[in-house]
Amino acid sequence: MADDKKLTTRAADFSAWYNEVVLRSELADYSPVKGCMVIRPNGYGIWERMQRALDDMFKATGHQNAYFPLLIPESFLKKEAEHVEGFAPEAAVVTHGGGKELEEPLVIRPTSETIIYHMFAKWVQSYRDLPLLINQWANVVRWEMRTRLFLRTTEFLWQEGHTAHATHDEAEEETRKMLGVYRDFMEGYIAMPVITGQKTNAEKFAGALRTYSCEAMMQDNKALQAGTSHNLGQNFAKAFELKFQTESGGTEFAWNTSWGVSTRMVGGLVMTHGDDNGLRVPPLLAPIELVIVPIYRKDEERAEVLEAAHRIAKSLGAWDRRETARIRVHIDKREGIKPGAKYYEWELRGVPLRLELGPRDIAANQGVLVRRDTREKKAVSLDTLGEDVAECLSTMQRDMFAAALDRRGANTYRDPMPYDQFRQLMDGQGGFVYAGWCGDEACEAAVKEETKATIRNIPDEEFRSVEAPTSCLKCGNDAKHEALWAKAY
RNA sequence: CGGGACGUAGCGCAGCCCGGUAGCGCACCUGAAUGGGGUUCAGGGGGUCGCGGGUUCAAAUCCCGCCGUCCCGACCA
Repeated sequence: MADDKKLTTRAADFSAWYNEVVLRSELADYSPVKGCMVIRPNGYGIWERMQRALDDMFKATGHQNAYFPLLIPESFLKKEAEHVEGFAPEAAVVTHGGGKELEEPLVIRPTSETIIYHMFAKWVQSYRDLPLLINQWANVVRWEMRTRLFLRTTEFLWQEGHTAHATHDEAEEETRKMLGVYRDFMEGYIAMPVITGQKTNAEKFAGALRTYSCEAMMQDNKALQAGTSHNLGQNFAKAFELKFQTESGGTEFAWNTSWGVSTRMVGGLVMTHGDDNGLRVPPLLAPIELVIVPIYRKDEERAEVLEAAHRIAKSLGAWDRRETARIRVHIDKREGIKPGAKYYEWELRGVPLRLELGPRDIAANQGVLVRRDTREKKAVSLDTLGEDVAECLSTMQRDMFAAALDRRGANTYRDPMPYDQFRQLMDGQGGFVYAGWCGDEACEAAVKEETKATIRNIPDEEFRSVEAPTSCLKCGNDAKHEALWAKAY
């Protein structure tokens, strides 16, 4: 039945649409263990490109990769009071090994602060050993009550940076620097605009002094926390005796930071750019940037068209699909599937560009180039194909960011808003509301209770309005903070 | 753990009320034709009807129990 092939539209049911896109575009599949996720090659290819770009950015800012164990002694988690309170409820614990009950249970890392700072304590003696700038690519496990593909899975892949510094100010600078790296990555690569800012105490990381986040708006007008950066102060240093000798001979606890982004970003990509035909992948993250769909009837035509397709792929620099290739090209040589069916399939998978190539084109020394984002078709000469494709890809990257930014702008409210109106908005179409907050956690909690909306963060300067909100969204008293309110994933 | 829905082929579902040889669409396999926006025809493979018990000559269908999944809430990158 033709209806079976159609996606649920985003407007009809955003959640159903999201799940269908993730499953049908072969980003991921459900695993036998509930809450876990199998990331398929198409999805992993995107994650791999994210990793590569971020890894370069981390190295450029002086960080080195290392690897720490999956299993952490339970006692480690308990050394920092806030930390254990935050993570104990969602810990997965190993109690048996080698056929025997273990003397001490081992926790599967929900995050690696404890084991990393335990090791840092051994490595750091002097101020000369600082700063220590480490990153780890790893999987972590958090036993969440409810999961969603990519957005909240029991096990997820991430990157966690951990650093140690001699002073608070240096740690703070690092925390902010890495938040900026995240913003640059998310906007530059995922083409997903984010609002950076500081988390409130209620929302900050368990054990941190301060937490900063990148908040993005999804197409259902809900916020996605896409990355966080924490200034941990000396909390973990004190718990793990991470001390160093200062230049003047005294002993001080080090100052730590940690920061992470995860496979959740793939979900953010889908919910930022997907449309009613499926996924749209920003060119910089697309495992395949251009798919060639050959069109032919007779065997002679088939030979001719495929020969031309291979020649084109080779000239675009992607003959063997190595990463050194200039443009990542795939030729869809499958037999027995009509071109139209192939178009739908590659659109569903989000490949940015498609080149339709048939006997008529070859006779005219051209191909038909189709953009995934606009579905716009144009005939291009095969002589200048490389330049045209490269230009088109970078245009798409920019256009996708601009479109996402426009959409966010249209659903962000900066004018003073009565609380009743806010409630209605959160009950209906949602969006980001920039409004004052008196600083009282009771107001924050009441808003959450009544509307499910929370303070996503206290936005940084660049997002703020010229005229700051003057009163608290909830109680109307004088505002101490300018806050970004929204319902979140 | 509270509220709702549902378990029948890989996926999506019908059949159940009113018991009588297991069905449909998609996908898959074979063959032929087709091929510039989801091809058509013909043939084919595939199911302990979630599990256990009961009623009955006979249970996917009726009854009891259990298990599981999904959605809504509490938790969260």
